[in-house]
Order: sequence, then C-alpha cells, then structure tokens
Amino acid sequence: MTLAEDAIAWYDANARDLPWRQPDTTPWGVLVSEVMLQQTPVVRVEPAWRAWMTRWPTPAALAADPPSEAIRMWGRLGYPRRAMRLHACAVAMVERHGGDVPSDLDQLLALPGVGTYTGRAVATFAYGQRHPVVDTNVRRVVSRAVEGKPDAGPNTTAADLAAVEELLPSDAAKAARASIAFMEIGALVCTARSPRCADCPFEAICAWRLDGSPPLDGPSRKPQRYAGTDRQVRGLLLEVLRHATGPVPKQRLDLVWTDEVQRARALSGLVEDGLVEPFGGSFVLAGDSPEVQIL
DNA sequence: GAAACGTGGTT
DNA sequence: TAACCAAGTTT
Repeated sequence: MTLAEDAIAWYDANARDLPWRQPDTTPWGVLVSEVMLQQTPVVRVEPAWRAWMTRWPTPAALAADPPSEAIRMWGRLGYPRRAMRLHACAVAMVERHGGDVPSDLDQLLALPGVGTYTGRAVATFAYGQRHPVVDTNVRRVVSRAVEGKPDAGPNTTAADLAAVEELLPSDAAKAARASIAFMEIGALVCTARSPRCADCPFEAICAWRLDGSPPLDGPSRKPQRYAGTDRQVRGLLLEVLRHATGPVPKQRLDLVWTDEVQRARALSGLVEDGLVEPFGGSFVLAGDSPEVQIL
C-alpha cells in the first residue's frame, strides 16, 4: 500500500459528511466552500455555505447583486474581503466564462481571491483534474509522515507542491481522492497541537513518529494579536455597516473606537480596499445604493 | 519574505 | 488568560 492508498482507505471509512462534498455539488459550490474555508473553521462555514448557495446558486445570481449584499451575507466568517473577492469572482466569471467556473487552472488562478491552494482545489475537487492540492493540513501531514519534521513552514512553496505531486497516484480520480484524504487526516488526526497518532493510518510509517515525535525547536512564529489592532477596528466598523439599512453618519461610526487616528485609518483602509464607500458625510457598504435604501 | 487581513473556540 | 489555531491570498 502506498501512502496515498492508505489515506484513501482511511478517508473512505472516516470522512466527514460535509455538504460541499455531496456528488451533486456544482463547481460554484466547491469554489464558495474553498473561499469560505480560507482561515475559517468548518463548523462555522457549514451554515454560511448553505445559506449562500440557497441565495446565490450560480455565479450569475451573485453577480446580479451588489457587493454589499455579499458582505452582509458573509456575516461573521471573518476576512470580509473574501466576500468582496468572491463577488468580483462571480462578475469575472460572467464576463469571461459565460457564467461558469472555469476548469482551466490558469483561468482559475486569474480570478480574484483564488490563489495556489484554492485554484488547485477547485480544479481537482470540482473537475477531477490531477493537481497537488496543498493546504496547511497537507503540509503538516507530509512534513511529519514523510520528512520527519514536527511541522511545516507557514506558506506553501513550490517545493511543497512538488513533494506532494510525488505522492499522488497517476490516476486523476484517485489523486483527487488522495488529496482530500490528506487534508482530512490533517484536520481530524494529524492536528497541529495534539495529534491522535493512535488513529492515524500512517502511524506505522510516520517518519516523525518513528523518530520519537520530537517537538518543534526553532523560534516560534510571531503571535497574532487582534485586540487593539486596525483589524479589530475595521471589524467593528464593518459590523455597524452590515446591519445598517441606509447610509451611516460618520458620527455613528465614531462611536466604535475612541482613538481618532486609528479609527480614521481603519475607515480609510476599508474604503481603499473597496469594502466601504463614502456617501456625503456618511458611509455605506460598497455597492449599496442610497436611493434603494430609502425604499 | 514579512505583514496585513476577522472572528471565535480551545488550551 | 494569553496564545494558539482554523481548507489562504495579496501586497
């Protein structure tokens, strides 16, 4: 049995029943799930994905609504620029691909918000192509099982893609199965903090395990602060704007944060990023038409 | 390559 | 409780 075959066998017996894994899921459904799952846990994505797909079953449906609606629908998934990019994706797909999610990897990668991981994930899971699909789970699993290292680097490198490519079966369908299996093992068993090695299909051959599971020695990565950052202030501002039914006066936004300098920086940042638009002395979510709001 | 970018649950 | 962690992308 190869590593990939072991992984597939484990996946067949242990995979979670997630809605976007249903065989009738469209490429659009796969894309939406992949974008939502960028840095957001599965448990929070699941209900959001269902609601999103019900409202916008196709790229054309989303493209017909303003970005503000996408930002609202995004709710509290975090990184709301993803909602904006997904909307931009939908518009681009209508303009360039007849409203379809492209199957060509380069065309996928050209879409806003679609990077190395997401592009390959869609090409693989939605279209059955053979590509290395490398996310943080896969990097950790391969790092441990194959390379014997306790953890992987923070970002996917060309070397990571090449290493995973070597592990994939030549058959595209099996390769796709192996990729989702590697991810699932990383998510459920070979976890970052407390791996459940006793339940791991690679237990007997895992290089890290065979080496005594040495801990990470090097300098730990920088802790990600949140409290007091611009990100928090942006979040607070956006929270107000999401719930607003019309333009929000700047005086209202001034209430979310006392530090005027930081508040102004956060607001202008949101405007620069295209999430928010000024409207007179007020502000609205991008694409929100004040005329419509009055109705 | 580092830093920015949200949010909430777990340890 | 502070830090860690969660299917990354962009600049």
